[in-house]
Amino acid sequence: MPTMTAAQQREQAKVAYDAFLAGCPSRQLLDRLSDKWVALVLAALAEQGTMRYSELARRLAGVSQKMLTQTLRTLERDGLLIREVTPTVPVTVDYTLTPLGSSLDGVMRQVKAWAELHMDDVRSAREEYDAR
Amino acid sequence: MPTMTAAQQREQAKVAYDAFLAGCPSRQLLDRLSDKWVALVLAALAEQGTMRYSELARRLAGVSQKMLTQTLRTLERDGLLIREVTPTVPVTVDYTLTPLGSSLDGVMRQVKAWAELHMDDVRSAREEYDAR
DNA sequence: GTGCCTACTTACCAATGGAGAGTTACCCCG
DNA sequence: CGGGGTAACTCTCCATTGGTAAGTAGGCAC
Repeated sequence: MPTMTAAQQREQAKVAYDAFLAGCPSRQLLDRLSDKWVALVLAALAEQGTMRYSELARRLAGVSQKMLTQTLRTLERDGLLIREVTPTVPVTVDYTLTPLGSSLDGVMRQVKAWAELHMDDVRSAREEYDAR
Repeated sequence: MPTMTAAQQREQAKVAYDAFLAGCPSRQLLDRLSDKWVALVLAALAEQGTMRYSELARRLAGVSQKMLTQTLRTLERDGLLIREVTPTVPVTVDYTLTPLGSSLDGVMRQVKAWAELHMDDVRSAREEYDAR
């Protein structure tokens, strides 16, 4: 059986992986940042201060209501923003970054800065690669 | 039709979104980083220098072969790493970060540092939220 | 009442990612 | 000369994720 060794490797890998995950906070954060809307919500709120649900929906054009609600909930759960319901005529909901949230935004802004600096390099690398 | 206004908003949003996307490099990079394995490949290569395919597979335990190959290819295409085939007995393939790749890793390392600093806060926020 | 507004929730469906087996290409051992 | 072993994929199927669109609550304006 030619794939047996590979399967064994895979299994060993999984044990090591689980052990690694348990103690590795950066891995958990990466999973959170893998959600592409997170960074955009952080950026929007850092820019505007407090925003309403509908404002966010307009700003993050292209996001579905479902995903917006979902990411806002997980960010609230993680203590990165506060959700405040005001029982006005039609109920309005305001979202604001916590200090923790804005500190994460500070880091993400550096990633954004890198992108703006180097995206041309990436683009030309792509063209060269595609040309081959 | 109650959703008509929402649908219209959605459509307007999409136009604005496309226009925004065209000129916004940070958005393109975010899409790249959304692929959670990218950061891990960068970290592994930054740590070890050059690595072979099988070494990477072992280091990034939990990654499927399919995704590893896929992310390596896109990173190569974007000029972040170099792929070098050596025609040894069974062919071996070495991957090395380019200067561009290691500069991105530098940024990502700050994200990792943030995670290590603040993950406890996030964890306690989660517990508090779940307790309600 | 009828309709409309905000902020969701739900149902369905297409696309993405993972698991695992199969493939290629080569050499060495018997 | 044929079987076996190995590295790096590649393919196929299935589960999870995300998007789309429609529905809900509940108060107010008409």
